[in-house]
Amino acid sequence: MVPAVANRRAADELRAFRRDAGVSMTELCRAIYAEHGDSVSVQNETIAVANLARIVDATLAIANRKGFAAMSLRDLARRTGLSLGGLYAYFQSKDELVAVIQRQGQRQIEQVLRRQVDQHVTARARLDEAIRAHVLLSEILRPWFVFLYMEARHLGQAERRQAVAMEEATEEIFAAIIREGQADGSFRDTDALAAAAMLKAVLQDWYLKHGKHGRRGQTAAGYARAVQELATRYLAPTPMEEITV
Amino acid sequence: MVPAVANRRAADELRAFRRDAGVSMTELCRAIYAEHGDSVSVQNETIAVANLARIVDATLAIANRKGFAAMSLRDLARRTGLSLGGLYAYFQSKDELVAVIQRQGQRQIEQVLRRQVDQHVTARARLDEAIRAHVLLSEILRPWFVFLYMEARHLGQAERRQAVAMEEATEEIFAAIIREGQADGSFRDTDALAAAAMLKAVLQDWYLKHGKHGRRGQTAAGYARAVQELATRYLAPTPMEEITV
DNA sequence: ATTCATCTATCGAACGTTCGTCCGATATTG
DNA sequence: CAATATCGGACGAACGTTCGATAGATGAAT
Repeated sequence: MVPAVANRRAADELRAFRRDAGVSMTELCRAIYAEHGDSVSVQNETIAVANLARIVDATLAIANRKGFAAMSLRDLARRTGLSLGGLYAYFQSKDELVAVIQRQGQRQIEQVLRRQVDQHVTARARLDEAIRAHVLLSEILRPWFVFLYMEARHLGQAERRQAVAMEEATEEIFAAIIREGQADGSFRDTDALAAAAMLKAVLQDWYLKHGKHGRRGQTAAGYARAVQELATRYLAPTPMEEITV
Repeated sequence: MVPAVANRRAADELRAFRRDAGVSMTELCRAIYAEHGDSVSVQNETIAVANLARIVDATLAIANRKGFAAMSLRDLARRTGLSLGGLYAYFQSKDELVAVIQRQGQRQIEQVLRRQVDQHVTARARLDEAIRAHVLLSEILRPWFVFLYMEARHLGQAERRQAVAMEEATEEIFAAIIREGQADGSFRDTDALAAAAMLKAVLQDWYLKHGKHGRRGQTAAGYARAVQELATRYLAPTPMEEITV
C-alpha cells in the first residue's frame, strides 16, 4: 500500500473510533461539572462547562510543556482569557484542579477501555482491541494521558495511591485477557502480569514520545498494529520442536 | 531454582556489574568538578567533590519525589546541611544545576553502554548485552535516569534539543545492532528503528515504575532476561511455513 | 612556639520578585 | 432591580539570588 493511502486509512480509523467511543473534551468537562459541581460556583451549566473546558485544555497544554508545578495561575488566566479571580469560580485551589483532572481522566479512560474490550469474545480479538483502543484513545486524549503520567507522582499521598491503583487496574485488564488466552491454548504459558506490564510500557511510549513517533511518520493505527504484532509474537505458543531452549 | 537463590544470584550479577562498569556517585561528581570547575568556587577538590555528591544526591532524591520545579533551594539546603549561600559556591543558578546533572548523566550513560556492547561480537550477544547493561546501569543510577527522563522537558530549548538527540543516539545503538543481525540472518526483516524504540520503552519502564516491579519481586537481572526473551521472540526469523500471514 | 595576616569555605539575613489566594467592585443578564 | 458572573488589585508567604560577616586553616615572620 502506498504510504499516503495508508495514512488516510489510519486517519479514518481514528475518526471512527472517536465517534464510537464518544470521548471529547466537552464530554469530560460535563462529567467534571456533574461530579464536582460543589466546587464550581457558576450555576449556568452551559457557561460552566465551556469555561471548564478552556481551563482544563489550557492546564493540560501548559503542564505538558513545563510541568504543573511551574504553571502559574497567571499563565492559566492569560491563556483562558479569564481573570485570576474568575478562575477561582471553577476550583477551590490549584491542588484541587490537578486532583479533579487526575480523577476524571482515570475514570473515563478505564471505562472506554473496558467497553471496547467487551465487544469481543476470543482472547486474541480482545487483546488486539485492548491494544488498539489504548493507542487510539491516547491519541485523542494525548495531553490528558501525558498529564496523568507525569503529574501523578507529585500528588498528595492519598491521591497518588489511588492513581497507582487505577494504573494497575488498567494493567490487570491486559493480564486477565492474557490469562484467558493461556487457558484456551492460544497463548503460551508465561507470567501474564509481566507480559501485560511490558505491553503497557510500549503503549505508553506512544503518547509520552509523541514527537518522536510523529517525526518518523508513524500513525496511531499503524502503531497499534505494530504492538499487536509484538504481542502476537511474544505470546505465540511454542512449537514442540523448539521447547529445548 | 528457589527464589531466594535466584535473588542472590541476581544481586551478585548487579554487584559485579557495578564493579566492572566503574560508575558511582563520587566518580560522576569528580567528572562534574573536572568539567564545570569554573562554576565551582571551591578550590579544594576533596571538599568540592564530596559536597557536590551531597548536592547532586539530594537534588535527585527531592526532584524524584516532587519534581525539580517544586524543589526549593531551602529544601536542598536542609537536606545537604549546607546553607543557602553555601550552595551557591557549587553552581551559578538553579537552572545551571539541572543542566549540569543532565549533561553529565547523558554522557556517562552512553559511554558505559557503548563500552559494554563493544565487548561482544555477534549481533545476538551485543543485543543481549545492551539490554543487560541498560537495566543494570539504570538500577545503579536509578534516580539519575528518572531525573533525565522526567526533567528533560523542562529545560531550555537548546538543552532540551540536546537531551532528545542524546536519547535518540541511545536508541540508535540498539537499532544498529538489530540491523547487523538482520544482515547476517539472525534476526528477521522488520523496521529496526521501530523495534529499538519498543525495546527502549520496555527498558525505561524498569526505572520509571521501580516501585511496581519491586513490589512484584522482580530483580534487575531477572528483568533483563525477560526483555532479552522479548527481543528474541520478536526478532526471531520467521519459519518458511508461517510466511503466509 | 607564638603571633598575625591572608585566604578559603561557609553562613544567614536581606532584597526584589512572583506565587497562590482572597475580596470588594463592576459588568451582565433575565 | 436582584442575581449572577467576572474582574483586578492587594496580601502574606515563599521563591531564587546576593553579599557582607565569620570561623577555621595556612604559612610566613617574629
